[in-house]
Amino acid sequence: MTKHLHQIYQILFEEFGPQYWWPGETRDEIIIGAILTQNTNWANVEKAINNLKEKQLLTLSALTKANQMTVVECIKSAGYFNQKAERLILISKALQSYIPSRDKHEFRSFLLSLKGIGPETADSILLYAYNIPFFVVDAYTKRIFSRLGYILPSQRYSSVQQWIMQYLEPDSDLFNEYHALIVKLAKTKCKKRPMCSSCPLKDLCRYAMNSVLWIL
DNA sequence: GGCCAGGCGGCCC
DNA sequence: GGGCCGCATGGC
Repeated sequence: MTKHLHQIYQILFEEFGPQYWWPGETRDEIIIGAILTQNTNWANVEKAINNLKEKQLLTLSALTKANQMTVVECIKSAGYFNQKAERLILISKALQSYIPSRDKHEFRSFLLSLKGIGPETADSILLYAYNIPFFVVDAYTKRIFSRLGYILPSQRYSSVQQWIMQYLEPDSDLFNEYHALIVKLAKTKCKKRPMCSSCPLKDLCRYAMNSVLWIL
């Protein structure tokens, strides 16, 4: 399986090239973006980030002192703005006063204990803001690996993550690029209604094989 | 005009 | 553990 996962990575990298993730410049911006992008199109998040930047609110320390309504106004475009504004401020305060632990699992547990940070957001922060190798699993990851035939769509986050991580060396650069390439494939080919005929993975995908059988 | 987007928490059983 | 609901904008 290790070989398959590396092969899939190679094919995606050759097809799409480096993705230069995370799309953000500072650690704080990555953390803020990770929360804002929950169930939301990145284009809508970018507008929110620009608004926060204009108001000098694109840092955790600024957010701890920010007025919630001001934050709401900045992040309207990102959706769920009342929830996200409140949680952004609370998370900023919690992270500011947190003394980083040497133990990565302890750090992850801390993130998960915060309201507004679930497994995907926690792992995105760990991987993209801190270069700690946790593999990020999202709806795209599940869709692609279940279509490939390796997992079931019903499998939970931790189960999918354990399945992948047991076969890959814990390399944050690899995890970084791999997840970004998965997102790229999901947006361009492996969409809800997939475009298998032009997919670079079609020759090793069970779903693509089955679609071809129907045509023949 | 409906569907979708890089989820999460709070319920309920 | 599994399922349902509310949260909300903007692009297509």
